[in-house]
Amino acid sequence: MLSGDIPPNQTVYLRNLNEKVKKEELKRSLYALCSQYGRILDVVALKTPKLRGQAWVVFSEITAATNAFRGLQEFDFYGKRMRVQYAKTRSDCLATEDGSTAPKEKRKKQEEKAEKKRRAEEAQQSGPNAAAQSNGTGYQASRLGKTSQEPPAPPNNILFIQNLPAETTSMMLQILFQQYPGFREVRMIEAKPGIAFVEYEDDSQSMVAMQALQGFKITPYNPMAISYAKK
DNA sequence: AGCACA
Repeated sequence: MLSGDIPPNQTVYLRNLNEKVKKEELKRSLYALCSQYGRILDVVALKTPKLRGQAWVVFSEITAATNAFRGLQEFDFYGKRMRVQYAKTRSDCLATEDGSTAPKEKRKKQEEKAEKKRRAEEAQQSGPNAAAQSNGTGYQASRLGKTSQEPPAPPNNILFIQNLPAETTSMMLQILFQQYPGFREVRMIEAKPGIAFVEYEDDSQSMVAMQALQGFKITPYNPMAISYAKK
């Protein structure tokens, strides 16, 4: 009745987003958050008066979009309750991949804009973010070139996160980790980019979060490596 | 609320 009139498709339309968040951070946070539901092909957000507070997240599969549609409804994101719908029209970034269609020949506004630059870099993005719910426990800290020979710290309530992309903010991590019960806080150290500490109330809760987010990619090329903090 | 592809 209300908004259910749009059939499921690969792109979710998000609204009621916090308009104070800068565009790049917004896109990265949405990428991180939405990656839980599947592989993301694109995130589009604009801050024009008409389009602020909204974003489109394009998934490689409709099923992933459907999971995001359900799972993120009313999700508290930067202090606002996200509303999720399906996009009304097909995302341009899907045009090249399904081979058949061309983007939009009937773009009413700004049709003489630059679209030659786009097709150059639109070739394809190779496969970073696999279905994230495969909870990739396959990522070892050793892949990071860690040369420490020390045994890993025993399980405790504080997680040690490595291999984060430099642009990671504590808010981005909070959005991810606070979804698991017992979450207390994220700590990052200015002088040490790429790592963070995430504290839970107890050991079993930190373990659940670790298993859920092990190997999770905030950006396509940085699977996070989670271990227990040394105390 | 607002549906684009800076």
